[in-house]
Amino acid sequence: MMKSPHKNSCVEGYRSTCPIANVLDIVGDKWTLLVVRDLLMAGKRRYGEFQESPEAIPTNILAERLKRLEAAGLVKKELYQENPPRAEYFITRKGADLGPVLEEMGRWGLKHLPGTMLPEQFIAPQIRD
Amino acid sequence: MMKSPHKNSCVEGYRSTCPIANVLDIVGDKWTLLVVRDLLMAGKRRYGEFQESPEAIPTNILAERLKRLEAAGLVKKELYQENPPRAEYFITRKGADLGPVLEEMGRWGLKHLPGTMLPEQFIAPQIRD
DNA sequence: ACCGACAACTTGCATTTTGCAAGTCACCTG
DNA sequence: CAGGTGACTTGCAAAATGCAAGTTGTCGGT
Repeated sequence: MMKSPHKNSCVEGYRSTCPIANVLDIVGDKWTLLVVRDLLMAGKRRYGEFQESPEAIPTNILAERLKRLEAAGLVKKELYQENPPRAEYFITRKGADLGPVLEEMGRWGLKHLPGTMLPEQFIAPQIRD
Repeated sequence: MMKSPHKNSCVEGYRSTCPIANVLDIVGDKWTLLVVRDLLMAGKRRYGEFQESPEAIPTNILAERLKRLEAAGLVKKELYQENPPRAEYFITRKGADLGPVLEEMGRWGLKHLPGTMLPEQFIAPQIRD
Protein backbone atom coordinates (compact mmCIF):
# COMPACT_ATOMS: atom_id res chain seq x y z
CA MET A 1 0.00 0.00 0.00
CA MET A 2 1.20 3.49 -0.94
CA LYS A 3 1.88 5.91 1.89
CA SER A 4 0.73 9.52 1.81
CA PRO A 5 3.13 11.77 -0.13
CA HIS A 6 3.80 13.80 3.03
CA LYS A 7 6.50 12.89 5.54
CA ASN A 8 4.34 13.00 8.65
CA SER A 9 6.11 11.01 11.29
CA CYS A 10 5.31 13.58 13.95
CA VAL A 11 4.06 13.52 17.53
CA GLU A 12 0.58 12.03 18.04
CA GLY A 13 -2.10 14.63 17.38
CA TYR A 14 0.21 17.03 15.57
CA ARG A 15 -0.49 18.08 12.00
CA SER A 16 3.23 18.26 11.30
CA THR A 17 6.46 18.92 13.16
CA CYS A 18 6.12 22.65 12.48
CA PRO A 19 5.65 24.67 15.67
CA ILE A 20 3.62 27.30 13.83
CA ALA A 21 1.14 24.76 12.49
CA ASN A 22 0.60 23.31 15.94
CA VAL A 23 0.22 26.69 17.61
CA LEU A 24 -2.52 27.37 15.07
CA ASP A 25 -4.33 24.22 16.15
CA ILE A 26 -4.63 25.79 19.60
CA VAL A 27 -5.21 29.47 18.88
CA GLY A 28 -5.96 29.50 15.15
CA ASP A 29 -9.40 31.09 15.02
CA LYS A 30 -11.01 34.48 15.32
CA TRP A 31 -11.81 34.37 19.06
CA THR A 32 -9.28 32.44 21.14
CA LEU A 33 -6.52 35.05 21.04
CA LEU A 34 -9.01 37.76 21.99
CA VAL A 35 -9.73 35.90 25.22
CA VAL A 36 -5.99 35.61 25.79
CA ARG A 37 -5.64 39.33 25.07
CA ASP A 38 -8.27 40.16 27.68
CA LEU A 39 -6.59 37.95 30.26
CA LEU A 40 -3.09 39.12 29.48
CA MET A 41 -3.39 42.78 28.57
CA ALA A 42 -6.65 43.88 30.16
CA GLY A 43 -6.50 42.02 33.47
CA LYS A 44 -9.90 40.40 32.97
CA ARG A 45 -10.87 37.37 35.05
CA ARG A 46 -14.62 36.88 35.02
CA TYR A 47 -16.96 35.51 32.39
CA GLY A 48 -18.97 38.70 32.30
CA GLU A 49 -15.87 40.81 31.80
CA PHE A 50 -14.88 38.92 28.66
CA GLN A 51 -18.35 39.47 27.27
CA GLU A 52 -18.02 43.23 27.74
CA SER A 53 -15.16 43.50 25.25
CA PRO A 54 -16.14 45.52 22.17
CA GLU A 55 -15.95 42.51 19.84
CA ALA A 56 -18.96 41.00 21.67
CA ILE A 57 -17.99 37.33 21.65
CA PRO A 58 -21.05 35.03 21.55
CA THR A 59 -21.61 33.49 24.97
CA ASN A 60 -21.49 29.85 23.83
CA ILE A 61 -18.20 30.46 21.99
CA LEU A 62 -16.74 32.11 25.07
CA ALA A 63 -17.68 29.14 27.25
CA GLU A 64 -16.20 26.71 24.75
CA ARG A 65 -12.97 28.68 24.32
CA LEU A 66 -12.40 28.96 28.05
CA LYS A 67 -12.74 25.18 28.29
CA ARG A 68 -10.33 24.62 25.42
CA LEU A 69 -7.80 27.06 26.81
CA GLU A 70 -8.00 25.34 30.18
CA ALA A 71 -7.60 21.92 28.55
CA ALA A 72 -4.55 23.22 26.68
CA GLY A 73 -3.04 24.51 29.92
CA LEU A 74 -3.09 28.17 28.94
CA VAL A 75 -5.77 29.09 31.47
CA LYS A 76 -6.47 28.04 35.06
CA LYS A 77 -10.07 28.11 36.31
CA GLU A 78 -10.58 28.78 40.00
CA LEU A 79 -13.89 28.73 41.87
CA TYR A 80 -14.10 31.59 44.34
CA GLN A 81 -17.53 30.50 45.55
CA GLU A 82 -19.28 27.14 45.67
CA ASN A 83 -22.97 27.85 45.43
CA PRO A 84 -23.87 29.15 42.98
CA PRO A 85 -20.59 28.21 41.30
CA ARG A 86 -18.64 31.33 40.44
CA ALA A 87 -15.26 31.15 38.79
CA GLU A 88 -12.32 33.31 37.90
CA TYR A 89 -9.97 32.55 35.05
CA PHE A 90 -6.26 33.18 35.23
CA ILE A 91 -3.62 32.96 32.56
CA THR A 92 -0.82 30.47 33.15
CA ARG A 93 2.85 31.02 32.43
CA LYS A 94 2.38 29.01 29.24
CA GLY A 95 -0.46 31.29 28.21
CA ALA A 96 1.40 34.42 29.21
CA ASP A 97 4.21 33.36 26.88
CA LEU A 98 1.87 34.21 24.02
CA GLY A 99 2.37 37.87 24.92
CA PRO A 100 5.01 38.47 22.22
CA VAL A 101 2.71 36.97 19.57
CA LEU A 102 -0.04 39.42 20.56
CA GLU A 103 2.42 42.28 20.65
CA GLU A 104 3.59 41.56 17.11
CA MET A 105 0.02 41.23 15.88
CA GLY A 106 -0.76 44.56 17.50
CA ARG A 107 2.26 46.15 15.88
CA TRP A 108 1.24 44.81 12.46
CA GLY A 109 -2.34 45.99 12.88
CA LEU A 110 -1.30 49.45 13.96
CA LYS A 111 0.98 49.75 10.96
CA HIS A 112 -1.34 48.34 8.29
CA LEU A 113 -4.92 48.79 9.49
CA PRO A 114 -5.67 52.49 9.69
CA GLY A 115 -7.94 53.52 12.53
CA THR A 116 -6.90 50.75 14.90
CA MET A 117 -5.37 51.61 18.24
CA LEU A 118 -4.17 50.09 21.47
CA PRO A 119 -5.30 51.33 24.87
CA GLU A 120 -2.94 53.76 26.58
CA GLN A 121 -2.99 51.60 29.70
CA PHE A 122 -2.46 47.88 30.01
CA ILE A 123 -3.49 46.02 33.13
CA ALA A 124 -0.94 43.44 34.21
CA PRO A 125 -2.31 39.90 34.58
CA GLN A 126 -2.08 37.61 37.57
CA ILE A 127 -0.29 34.49 36.46
CA ARG A 128 -1.32 31.21 38.11
CA ASP A 129 -0.05 27.74 37.37
CA MET B 1 -33.89 53.21 20.48
CA MET B 2 -31.18 51.73 22.69
CA LYS B 3 -27.72 51.36 21.25
CA SER B 4 -25.61 48.25 21.74
CA PRO B 5 -23.74 48.21 25.06
CA HIS B 6 -20.41 48.20 23.24
CA LYS B 7 -18.69 51.38 22.18
CA ASN B 8 -18.22 50.42 18.56
CA SER B 9 -17.67 53.60 16.63
CA CYS B 10 -14.88 52.04 14.61
CA VAL B 11 -13.85 51.99 10.95
CA GLU B 12 -16.31 50.37 8.52
CA GLY B 13 -15.89 46.61 8.47
CA TYR B 14 -13.87 46.48 11.67
CA ARG B 15 -15.05 44.45 14.65
CA SER B 16 -13.53 46.99 17.02
CA THR B 17 -10.68 49.49 17.09
CA CYS B 18 -8.32 46.80 18.41
CA PRO B 19 -5.52 45.99 15.95
CA ILE B 20 -5.32 42.41 17.22
CA ALA B 21 -9.01 41.74 16.60
CA ASN B 22 -8.75 43.05 13.06
CA VAL B 23 -5.59 41.12 12.28
CA LEU B 24 -7.50 38.00 13.34
CA ASP B 25 -10.23 38.81 10.82
CA ILE B 26 -7.57 38.46 8.11
CA VAL B 27 -5.36 35.62 9.35
CA GLY B 28 -7.41 34.13 12.19
CA ASP B 29 -7.85 30.53 11.10
CA LYS B 30 -5.88 27.31 10.89
CA TRP B 31 -4.60 27.71 7.32
CA THR B 32 -3.94 31.28 6.25
CA LEU B 33 -0.74 31.76 8.24
CA LEU B 34 0.61 28.47 6.93
CA VAL B 35 0.37 29.84 3.40
CA VAL B 36 2.13 32.99 4.59
CA ARG B 37 4.77 30.82 6.25
CA ASP B 38 5.40 28.95 3.00
CA LEU B 39 5.70 32.19 1.05
CA LEU B 40 7.83 33.94 3.61
CA MET B 41 10.04 31.28 5.13
CA ALA B 42 10.11 28.50 2.56
CA GLY B 43 10.29 30.55 -0.66
CA LYS B 44 7.30 28.81 -2.22
CA ARG B 45 5.51 30.45 -5.13
CA ARG B 46 3.39 27.87 -6.98
CA TYR B 47 0.05 26.31 -6.16
CA GLY B 48 1.51 22.85 -6.24
CA GLU B 49 4.31 23.80 -3.88
CA PHE B 50 1.88 24.92 -1.19
CA GLN B 51 0.07 21.60 -1.48
CA GLU B 52 3.29 19.73 -0.82
CA SER B 53 3.65 21.10 2.69
CA PRO B 54 3.31 18.40 5.35
CA GLU B 55 0.03 19.81 6.69
CA ALA B 56 -1.65 18.88 3.38
CA ILE B 57 -3.99 21.84 2.97
CA PRO B 58 -7.18 20.88 1.08
CA THR B 59 -7.03 22.21 -2.46
CA ASN B 60 -10.22 24.27 -2.33
CA ILE B 61 -9.13 25.93 0.91
CA LEU B 62 -5.78 26.77 -0.64
CA ALA B 63 -7.46 28.39 -3.65
CA GLU B 64 -9.79 30.39 -1.41
CA ARG B 65 -7.00 31.54 0.93
CA LEU B 66 -4.81 32.69 -1.92
CA LYS B 67 -7.72 34.79 -3.20
CA ARG B 68 -8.39 36.28 0.22
CA LEU B 69 -4.72 37.04 0.81
CA GLU B 70 -4.55 38.74 -2.58
CA ALA B 71 -7.71 40.73 -1.82
CA ALA B 72 -6.20 41.79 1.50
CA GLY B 73 -3.01 42.91 -0.26
CA LEU B 74 -0.73 40.42 1.43
CA VAL B 75 -0.09 38.45 -1.73
CA LYS B 76 0.46 39.42 -5.36
CA LYS B 77 -0.56 36.96 -8.08
CA GLU B 78 1.42 37.06 -11.31
CA LEU B 79 0.73 35.03 -14.43
CA TYR B 80 3.92 33.71 -15.95
CA GLN B 81 2.08 32.05 -18.83
CA GLU B 82 -1.21 32.78 -20.57
CA ASN B 83 -2.48 29.50 -21.89
CA PRO B 84 -3.07 27.47 -19.89
CA PRO B 85 -3.05 30.15 -17.18
CA ARG B 86 -0.16 29.53 -14.78
CA ALA B 87 0.51 31.79 -11.87
CA GLU B 88 3.10 32.48 -9.23
CA TYR B 89 2.27 34.03 -5.89
CA PHE B 90 4.54 36.52 -4.18
CA ILE B 91 4.34 38.00 -0.74
CA THR B 92 4.02 41.79 -0.55
CA ARG B 93 5.79 44.06 1.90
CA LYS B 94 2.57 44.16 3.91
CA GLY B 95 2.50 40.37 4.03
CA ALA B 96 6.20 40.13 4.80
CA ASP B 97 5.62 42.33 7.83
CA LEU B 98 3.85 39.35 9.39
CA GLY B 99 7.28 37.73 9.74
CA PRO B 100 7.68 38.71 13.40
CA VAL B 101 4.27 37.24 14.24
CA LEU B 102 5.31 33.92 12.71
CA GLU B 103 8.66 34.06 14.47
CA GLU B 104 7.01 34.54 17.84
CA MET B 105 4.56 31.73 17.15
CA GLY B 106 7.47 29.52 16.22
CA ARG B 107 9.31 30.46 19.39
CA TRP B 108 6.21 29.67 21.51
CA GLY B 109 5.67 26.34 19.79
CA LEU B 110 9.29 25.30 20.16
CA LYS B 111 9.15 26.10 23.87
CA HIS B 112 5.79 24.56 24.72
CA LEU B 113 5.05 21.88 22.13
CA PRO B 114 7.60 19.11 22.50
CA GLY B 115 8.65 17.45 19.28
CA THR B 116 8.15 20.49 17.09
CA MET B 117 11.03 21.92 15.15
CA LEU B 118 11.93 24.53 12.58
CA PRO B 119 13.93 23.73 9.44
CA GLU B 120 17.64 24.45 9.65
CA GLN B 121 17.45 26.47 6.46
CA PHE B 122 15.00 29.22 5.56
CA ILE B 123 14.57 30.33 1.98
CA ALA B 124 14.30 34.08 1.63
CA PRO B 125 11.16 35.28 -0.19
CA GLN B 126 10.92 37.56 -3.18
CA ILE B 127 8.85 40.54 -2.15
CA ARG B 128 6.65 42.15 -4.83
CA ASP B 129 4.25 45.03 -4.44
C1' DA C 1 -42.25 36.23 51.67
C1' DC C 2 -42.25 37.65 47.02
C1' DC C 3 -40.42 40.16 42.81
C1' DG C 4 -37.08 41.36 39.80
C1' DA C 5 -32.32 41.50 38.59
C1' DC C 6 -27.91 39.28 37.97
C1' DA C 7 -23.90 36.23 36.93
C1' DA C 8 -22.49 32.42 34.61
C1' DC C 9 -23.53 29.44 31.83
C1' DT C 10 -26.38 25.80 28.57
C1' DT C 11 -29.40 24.59 24.70
C1' DG C 12 -31.46 24.82 20.07
C1' DC C 13 -31.19 25.91 15.61
C1' DA C 14 -29.93 28.41 11.19
C1' DT C 15 -25.92 29.89 8.66
C1' DT C 16 -21.21 29.50 7.38
C1' DT C 17 -16.83 27.26 7.04
C1' DT C 18 -14.18 23.14 6.62
C1' DG C 19 -12.74 18.74 4.69
C1' DC C 20 -12.70 15.25 1.38
C1' DA C 21 -13.35 13.39 -3.17
C1' DA C 22 -13.91 13.91 -7.76
C1' DG C 23 -14.01 16.53 -12.03
C1' DT C 24 -12.15 19.94 -15.52
C1' DC C 25 -9.09 22.00 -18.91
C1' DA C 26 -5.26 22.81 -21.58
C1' DC C 27 -1.17 21.48 -22.42
C1' DC C 28 3.11 18.18 -22.41
C1' DT C 29 5.60 13.59 -22.97
C1' DG C 30 6.50 9.16 -24.89
C1' DC D 1 -2.64 9.80 -29.47
C1' DA D 2 -2.90 7.76 -24.57
C1' DG D 3 -1.61 8.95 -20.27
C1' DG D 4 0.17 12.29 -17.05
C1' DT D 5 0.65 16.90 -14.93
C1' DG D 6 -0.41 21.57 -12.97
C1' DA D 7 -3.75 24.51 -11.37
C1' DC D 8 -7.69 24.83 -10.18
C1' DT D 9 -13.38 24.19 -9.58
C1' DT D 10 -17.48 21.75 -7.99
C1' DG D 11 -20.42 18.97 -4.89
C1' DC D 12 -21.62 17.55 -0.68
C1' DA D 13 -21.28 15.92 4.23
C1' DA D 14 -19.54 17.30 8.69
C1' DA D 15 -18.07 20.66 11.91
C1' DA D 16 -17.78 25.40 13.61
C1' DT D 17 -19.99 29.82 14.22
C1' DG D 18 -23.63 33.16 15.43
C1' DC D 19 -27.85 34.43 17.47
C1' DA D 20 -31.60 34.02 20.64
C1' DA D 21 -33.61 32.09 24.44
C1' DG D 22 -33.61 29.26 28.62
C1' DT D 23 -31.59 27.70 33.21
C1' DT D 24 -29.96 27.94 38.04
C1' DG D 25 -29.16 29.65 42.53
C1' DT D 26 -28.73 34.05 45.10
C1' DC D 27 -29.19 38.67 46.47
C1' DG D 28 -31.40 43.24 47.21
C1' DG D 29 -35.36 45.70 47.82
C1' DT D 30 -40.43 46.35 49.51
